[in-house]
Amino acid sequence: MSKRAKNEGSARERVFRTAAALFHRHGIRAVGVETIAAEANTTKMSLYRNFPSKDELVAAWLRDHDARFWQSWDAMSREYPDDPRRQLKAAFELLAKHVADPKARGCPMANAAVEITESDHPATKVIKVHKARLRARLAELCARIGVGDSRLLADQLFLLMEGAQVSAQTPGARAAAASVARAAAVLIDSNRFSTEV
Amino acid sequence: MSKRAKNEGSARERVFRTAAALFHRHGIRAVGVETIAAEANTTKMSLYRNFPSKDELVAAWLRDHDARFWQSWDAMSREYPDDPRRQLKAAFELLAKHVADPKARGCPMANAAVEITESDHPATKVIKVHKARLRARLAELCARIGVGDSRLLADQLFLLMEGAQVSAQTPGARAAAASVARAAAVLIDSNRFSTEV
DNA sequence: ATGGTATGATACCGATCGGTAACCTCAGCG
DNA sequence: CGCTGAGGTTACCGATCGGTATCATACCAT
Repeated sequence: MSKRAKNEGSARERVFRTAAALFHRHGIRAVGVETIAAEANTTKMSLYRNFPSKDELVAAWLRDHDARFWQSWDAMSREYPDDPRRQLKAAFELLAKHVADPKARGCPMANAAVEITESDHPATKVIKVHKARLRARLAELCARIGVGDSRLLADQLFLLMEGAQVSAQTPGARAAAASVARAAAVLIDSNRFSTEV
Repeated sequence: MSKRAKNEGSARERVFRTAAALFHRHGIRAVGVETIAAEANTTKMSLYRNFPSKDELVAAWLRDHDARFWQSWDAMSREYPDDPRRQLKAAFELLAKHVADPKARGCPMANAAVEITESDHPATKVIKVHKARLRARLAELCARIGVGDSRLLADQLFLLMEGAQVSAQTPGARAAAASVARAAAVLIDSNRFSTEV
């Protein structure tokens, strides 16, 4: 039963888990603290005993997402330690699989950036660091592949990733996300040719 | 003076113009009807005399954006009526220029899709039709170019467009958007080679 | 038993949310 | 002149927002 699942763990864990799910599904501003508490089978007080504010809860959620993201990224990298090309391919295959889910709701970071425009919001820095790091990691892989301008190719691949994520949740655009892996392959291969000449 | 500009036109026009600017800059849910009215130098009553609800105002804003979007798209197409390749190039150059603005806040449609998850919201259909049409128009251009799989290339270009828009407003990702035009060129050219062989 | 710790329950706070009713002003136009 | 329609003004509605205070309960370790 889902009732069971919702009551598993401490109040903190339930609040956190529930908040993550609701923020992701419905957006940050669309979800009130009262709703989170109720859905987590607890009360607002337990939320505020464990998190200083809703804004900090949002930031904590994104920090958690960041950690999990790099965890699975690193796990994937470790499978092909000496093959950056395959790492890149694996990353896009993982993305493609994730984006194929009809319930996909895009990247929590990018979505949060749409809703949060205040530069002093605690989540803003989390978003910034996450995306900068993703671009850097992509550039690192591209450099190891040995392309001419690794930053350029990395940013192009980055755009594909972001485009696939946002399209996956946009009505009328969902099907387009399926082409992300092939597009990445084209960009990567085309860069190889240009440097091998 | 901006005070002057804000008082130009009817109350309806001021409300509409102000709402469009505020929704775009700060997001839909972050902006209340009272704020819109005040910023438009009028009151809530004038807003509700001209628009049945906030949701409908949002939908009207997106419909207006859709109209303007295709207006400038068609104007651009008319400059190179028999050169679909140049039309495509021009579209990406326009996008690149728009996205280079440090104040860029992405695509109103895609952003709205992040905030609005209700399938019965009046804006949802507007978003869906807009994005579906964009994909169709891209596919049409790709077909006229004469690539093998015009839908595939169109979706890949679509992902680049969406990626550039969303990145332009994401902290830590802004710089990546600058590579969108070159990425598009690579995808297009690579497709040409594959069919000319 | 005792004292901390975590949690639940309930009531409350001021502010804001989207939306409405009633009234008044004023310009345009016959 | 009087009518009409647009718009400004104010007050209000119930609901919800994020956040807090208070009190009771239950468990766990010493």
